[in-house]
Amino acid sequence: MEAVLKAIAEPRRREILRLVSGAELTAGEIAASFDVTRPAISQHLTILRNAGVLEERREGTRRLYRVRPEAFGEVRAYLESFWDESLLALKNAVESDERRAISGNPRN
Amino acid sequence: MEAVLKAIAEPRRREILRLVSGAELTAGEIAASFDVTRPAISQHLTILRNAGVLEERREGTRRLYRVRPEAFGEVRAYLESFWDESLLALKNAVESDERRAISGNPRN
DNA sequence: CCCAAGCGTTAGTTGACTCTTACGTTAGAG
DNA sequence: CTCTAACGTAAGAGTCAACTAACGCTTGGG
Repeated sequence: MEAVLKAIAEPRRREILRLVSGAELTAGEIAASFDVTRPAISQHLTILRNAGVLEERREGTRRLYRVRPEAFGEVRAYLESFWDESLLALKNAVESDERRAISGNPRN
Repeated sequence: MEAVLKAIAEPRRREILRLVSGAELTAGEIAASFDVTRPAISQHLTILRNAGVLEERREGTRRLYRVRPEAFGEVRAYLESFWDESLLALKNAVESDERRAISGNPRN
């Protein structure tokens, strides 16, 4: 999860993901969309690939990249855990309010 | 979204979130859980707060922190957009397969 | 008013990250 | 086999992020 978060925390890498999402593209096509040098994009692609966010497929001398949405599953679950936690905390707060209101008559 | 991603990409900040999730804690209590200095934690708390991930509440000389789960909404939507995109891409792939199979009889 | 508790802020250092330039590698054309 | 296209990799420079040490700022107690 660490690698995925670090990967998508970078603005340029998010742009790459946006490009590749929807269409498999070659490294060259991706690099052509930016004003930085090709090696810079290549390094970003390596980071995204190592994080499992991008998948590489070789075709002759070209390398095609596509997004691997499953890679986001862990992060999604992590974020949702905070949502669940906040619901639980709210529930606990309400119950202790009730205990205080009823005063000495806790549920359970 | 950038700030939120940068904030949660840091391991120590995720530990802080895990601590604070479920119980409102003071800066001192949080700092006591780590082996780094208190100012370091204070800086992390500032970053989390500026990202909107943490909310600060003052009580006398103490400062209490709690998680703000709404802050994750944008990131969640972003991640889910990749899921949707991949479904769309799959759908398009299937349809073009059909077009190729039926051969000159495209749907619509 | 004076002091201590509880924090945040600043300055400076170290390590990590992003970029460019230069070079290495592999696949296919001729 | 040689050449070129399409890449990745390595080395170095500049920038940013995380930490420590030292200091400053409030709040409440005596």
